[in-house]
Amino acid sequence: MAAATEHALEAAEAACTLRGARLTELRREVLRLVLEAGQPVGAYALLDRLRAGRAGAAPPTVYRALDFLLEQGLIHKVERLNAFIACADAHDHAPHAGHGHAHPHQFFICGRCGDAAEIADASIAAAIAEAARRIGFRPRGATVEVEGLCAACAEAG
Amino acid sequence: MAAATEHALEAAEAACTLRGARLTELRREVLRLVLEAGQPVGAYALLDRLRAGRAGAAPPTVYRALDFLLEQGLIHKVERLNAFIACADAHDHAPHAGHGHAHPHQFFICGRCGDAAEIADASIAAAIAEAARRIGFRPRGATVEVEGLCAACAEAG
DNA sequence: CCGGTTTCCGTTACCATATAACGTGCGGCA
DNA sequence: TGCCGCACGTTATATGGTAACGGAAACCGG
Repeated sequence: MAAATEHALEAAEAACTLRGARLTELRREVLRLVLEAGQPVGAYALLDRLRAGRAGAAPPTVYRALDFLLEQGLIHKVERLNAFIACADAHDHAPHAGHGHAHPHQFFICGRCGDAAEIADASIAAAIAEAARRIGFRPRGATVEVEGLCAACAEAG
Repeated sequence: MAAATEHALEAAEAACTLRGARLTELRREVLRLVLEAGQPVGAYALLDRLRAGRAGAAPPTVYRALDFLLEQGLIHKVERLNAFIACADAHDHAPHAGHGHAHPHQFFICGRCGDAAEIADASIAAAIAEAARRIGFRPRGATVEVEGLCAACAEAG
């Protein structure tokens, strides 16, 4: 799947250029690592891998890059896992000030194989928006993470 | 609101007795602290307060109590904050093996005042269940946390 | 009441996640 | 040319969470 990674990197490059954001070499490298993981991956796991090519990398190195990628909507944080994963749909939604872009999305996380499927379900988003409206709450971003068994693992056992 | 805390403690006591679970003095004390906080509160904040009456308390002391309270459905974890809050509706749903009870609930977390309102919205739960069904995912538990401004803070500014 | 078993919790040590604070170099721009 | 702001290195530290072991107390079948 190296081809898919390369493609995503080029799309990210284009999106950043369009917005005047600078996808530096470091940020690009971290994004590549997140893409290559294919699953939610912890900051320190990324750090270990980053160190293969960058001797002096430290926690702030990776966290700053992750913050940038989050702001640009290129990755998401999976709160239940304290881990990060590439956005499945990074193109064409605007970045968002103040951490964590707003494009509605939901994760279905398999407890067996570790995969996290991202979807963008309008009726979930609508139900949340309606509930918020009802209590006078003004939403700025939502975390929706469902844990369970993916289709493949449910069949297997 | 000490009265409300006392009432919740007695309800918790009753629920545990009913299920054959032991709400020991330590667990009761931790539950009291969570209730008194009234907002999501971190494990180490609880630990500090616990130490007022219990000199030797250490992280495992508070985490074990929190695990118990989670299993009994008396509190929830707020993933976005790595914090814990009393369940707004602790009565009458059965406890749940394997950490984190399943009773569907959602949090609306105010970024200004820090309050977290818990609701149990059936249409959000239904939308999630339907999306899961569509992709063949077998859900075991869901985290729904909306960040934004509560009604009071939205008015204030 | 006894002895085995389980549960609870103290204690120590440690790992994992995340951020603060400060310095330096570089590129853009008046 | 001098200033400014951003990106990043570097060190230190805050915050969140567990593993592992042992002793004491509660429970239970006899």
